[in-house]
This record gives sequence, structure tokens and C-alpha cells, in this order.
Amino acid sequence: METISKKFTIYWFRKCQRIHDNKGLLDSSIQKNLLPIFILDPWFIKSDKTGTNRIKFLLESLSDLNANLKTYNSNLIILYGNPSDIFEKLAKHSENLYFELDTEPYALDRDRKVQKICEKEGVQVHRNAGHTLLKLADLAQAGESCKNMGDFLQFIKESMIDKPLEKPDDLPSLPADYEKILKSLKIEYSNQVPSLSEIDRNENEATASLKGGETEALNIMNDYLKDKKKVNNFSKPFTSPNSLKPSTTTLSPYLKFGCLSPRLFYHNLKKVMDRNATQPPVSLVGQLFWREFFYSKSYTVKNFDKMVGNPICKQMNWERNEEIIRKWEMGQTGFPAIDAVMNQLRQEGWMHHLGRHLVACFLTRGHLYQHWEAGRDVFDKYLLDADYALNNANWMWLSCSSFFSQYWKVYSPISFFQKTDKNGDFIRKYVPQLKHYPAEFIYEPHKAPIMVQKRCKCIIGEDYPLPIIDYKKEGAINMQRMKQVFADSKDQSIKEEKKSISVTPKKGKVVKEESKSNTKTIKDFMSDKNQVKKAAEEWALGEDQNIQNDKKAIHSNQNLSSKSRKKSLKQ
DNA sequence: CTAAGTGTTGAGTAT
DNA sequence: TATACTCAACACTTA
Repeated sequence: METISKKFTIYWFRKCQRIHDNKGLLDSSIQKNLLPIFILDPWFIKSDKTGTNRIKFLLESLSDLNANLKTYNSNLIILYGNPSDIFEKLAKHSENLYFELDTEPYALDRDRKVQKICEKEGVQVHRNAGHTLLKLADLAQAGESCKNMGDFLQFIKESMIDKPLEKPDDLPSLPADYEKILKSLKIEYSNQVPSLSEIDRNENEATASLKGGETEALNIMNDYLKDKKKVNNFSKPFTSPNSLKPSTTTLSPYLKFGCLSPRLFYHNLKKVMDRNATQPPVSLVGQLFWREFFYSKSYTVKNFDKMVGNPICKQMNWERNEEIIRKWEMGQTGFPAIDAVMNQLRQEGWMHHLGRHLVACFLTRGHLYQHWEAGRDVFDKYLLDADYALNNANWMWLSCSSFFSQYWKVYSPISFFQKTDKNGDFIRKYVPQLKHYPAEFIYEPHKAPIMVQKRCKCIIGEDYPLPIIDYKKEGAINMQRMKQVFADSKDQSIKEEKKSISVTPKKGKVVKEESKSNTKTIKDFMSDKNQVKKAAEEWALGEDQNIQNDKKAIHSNQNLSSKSRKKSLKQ
């Protein structure tokens, strides 16, 4: 019987790298023998798909978490290995497992395996959702019923967004014999967060300025909220993509790792904003709603990260020219604005949203006509805030594959940045070879007379590349290609409609209605509550049963918790 | 049924 | 320096 009392309660940190608004941590804090862990999964840390800057951000975030846990006389334990392998060993010595749900396909699969292993050993698995504003059932319904942001804004209601939870008052200290047990199980562990070099990363590649961690996240947020005017007037399209100091909050990496709770940010924004504040989708709350909308789509759309087999993605004949893609990645296109943004990406792991637009449009439909998946992979490698839902959604948006279809609106690699940075200071910073160029030539340095190039100590074609394409020519060609793609897919959909009618000519009308009901609008959903329920059930049937059970459990779980919170508020 | 309006963030030119 | 118009014209909703 003595062994039973020694069993662990595990809180498994993954994306929810914070003390505040963390339901699982709060719940686990009343258990005995609490072991807070983070697993350094080779899938993430050893993958050449993950850049060093993001690893650096993660380690900083974990160090901050560890420091916070130490103020409770607890400690973060780092485990090394594949989560399934670890839980195969650890489950026998555990009583409870707490973690926050993650809707990414990799995570859903990983967690399903871990849960199976744990349940076999009689471990109680407690899952909570705190990575999005909405509860998972609402998120799923939004994903099913909302085609665009307009739909989503009608769908989301303030009452759906729970208030953030306080951090725990106390945490139990570590189980006395945890080291002995981990050793006997042959689980590689450390009670310190490793350095980059300890996990075989080159420290010289860690060049990003943003520092990970909950403390940093709260500081940045609180600083930003102090300027009420700035918060109230925030309008995304009018923020500058190429100011030397970021014109937006830079909170995205903190939301990605869960250093900051989106619900805390949301409710804090609400406190600061007044009646005259800008509104979604352009306001700061709007930015959280974009995140939410894309999460809802990524949760419900199959093959969201691919063109083929993705029902919302336009099928196009993209090219994959490795040489062109690598030049774009490494800032070697000969277009200073493009190269500056790509250099900023590799150096800082962060770019302004519109900088991302510029280079993504250029790579895909605008000029180079390369596959959006190739660009997505490059962003996924270098971005601190790389996020399955947002990255894929935005690449589909910019390439006119989904959500957006006005393909004739193309960003100019020359003039778009000139509007907000005539002198080219941003270029001078991120393409330093060009720093002596006069403003007149800085966006098109190959046009500078050779005398000017010599004087500026940067010969184009030697010290900085010539433009890899004639952008006006290629832009015109691509415009025609896009026109053709859209015309073809229009033909296709008309053909399909005719086909479906001709199969059942007498029931043409019925067929039409049926096809309409397949693409339910938000209004249909809102107008009839039973229909909402029915649709949710229909959706549930088509889903993997395991995931579905997750969602149901979470929904009822959260309902309960919000009720009990209200109760405790009354008392 | 048609026309007009809307969609987070276009460019180039004229006034 | 700011605003309006034109370019060429998708997908979808509303009047």
C-alpha cells in the first residue's frame, strides 16, 4: 500500500507554458506528489524543420516557468524522449495526468496514444482547453458553420469566452523519491532547463531579440495596455510593416507557446477599450478573433496543411523550383524589400503581418508561382510564432487558395514598402550591403549607375544579386495564369452543378436545396437551435470517435467549471 | 432575376 | 499630401 501513496500526479506542460489561467495546474495543485514535467520531444527539438531561434524561445520560456515554479517550492522536471515511450514507463507510477488540449494533428495523435497507455495502467487523465478563446465544442461548430470572418464575427459572443483563472495559491513540493523512481525507470531527466548547446544547437544561430517566457509576455502586454489611445485606435491595415520598432504587439510567439492566455489578453483588452475603439476585424480583439477563426477551420477541415485532399483549398498547378525557393528563403532574390523581410525572418523569427503578406504573395501567385506549401515550410522553420492553424491559413489566403480570391490585387515588391519607408531604413537594417545606397535606388539598386554602385561599395551582381526575375513580366504572366485557374474552376463548378441536375432532372430543385444545406450559413445555424444541435451531432458522427469524446468531455467539463466559478464568486 | 455592395490591409495615376 | 478613380473583375450576400 505504501507504493500507492507514492504514485505521481503529473502536470504535463506543453503549449500552456504559464502559471496564470491554467486550469489543469490549478486542479492538480490540490493533489499530492505533484510532478510538473515538460518533455523535450525529438520530433520537435531534433527536427531540422525547427529553427534554433524557436528552440531558444522555448528554452527561455521553460526557464521562466521553472523560476516561477520555484517560488512555489516546486520545480519543472525536463524529460527527454518520445512521449509515448516515456509514459509507457511512467504510467505505472502515476495516479493522475493533467494536460491542456492541443488541436494540432500531431498533438491529437500523440495525446491519443498517451491517453491509451495511461488508461491501461489506471491513470486518471484530466484534460482542459485553454489555448483558444472558445471551448472546443464551440470551436468545432464555428469551423463547421463559418466560411469567412464575417460569419465568425456573427457566431462569436462574449459569453462564450471564459474569464481567466488566477494562478494557484500553493503548489505541493516535489515527490520526495522522484529522482529515484525516474532513475529506476531509466527515464532521462533533468531538474534544470538545458542550454542550447546541451541539445546540440549552435548558439550563434540564436539571434532573435524576443525572449520567451510568461514574465516577458505579461510585461509586454501590460506595457502595451498602458497606452490606451494606441489600444483604442489600433487598426491592423494601417500599422506599418517596415518600421524599425514593431508597430504591432509582438505577442504572437507568447500566444503560440501559451506563455500568455488568449482569454487573459482578451479580457484585459476589453477593460481598456471604450465605445469609440476600433472594431473587429481590424482591432486588437479582431486579431484574437482571426486567430480563433483560423483555429476553428484548422480543427474541422481535413488536410488543412495540404493542397491535395483539402476541401477548402483551390487546386492549382504550382511549381516547385528548389533553386528559386532557396533564393527566396535566404534573401537572395535581388528585391531588397523581399530580401529584407526574409532576412528579418531568419534573424528575428518575427515579421510584421504585412511583411509576411508581401513575401508570400511574391513567392506564390504574385511573381514566382511556387507552391504555397514550400513557403509555409520555410515560415514554419524560422518563425517563433509558427502555428499550424495560422501559418497554413495565411498561406492559403495569400496564395488565393482559400478565404481570399481577389487575385488581381498583388503587392508590388518595389512600391509597397516605399509607402511607409521612403528612405529605406528597414532595407538598410536587414540588407546591410545596401546601407549606403541613396533612397532613390535602394528599392531597385540594379538601376543605380555603376559609379553610384562603386561609391556605395556594393556592386549589383557581385555584392548583392541582380533581380531573379523581371517582376513586371512575370507578374503579368502570373495574373493570366491565375485568371485561367479561376475561370477553369468556375467552369468545373458549373459542370458539376449541371451534372447533378441532369442525373435527377425532375428533382432538380431538390438537389439544389440539398447542396445548399451542405454549405449551411451562419444564419441557418443561428435561426434554429435544433438545427444547431443536429448539425453538431451530424458533424460528430463524421469525426474520429476519440477526438469527439474529447470534445464532449471538455465541453461538459468547462460548463461545470464555469458554473462552479460563478458559485464561488457569489460566496 | 439582376444590380449593387462587401470583403482586415493593391497599384498607378490624376486632381 | 490626401483623395478619388481606374485597372479588371472573384465569391458571396443583400436589396
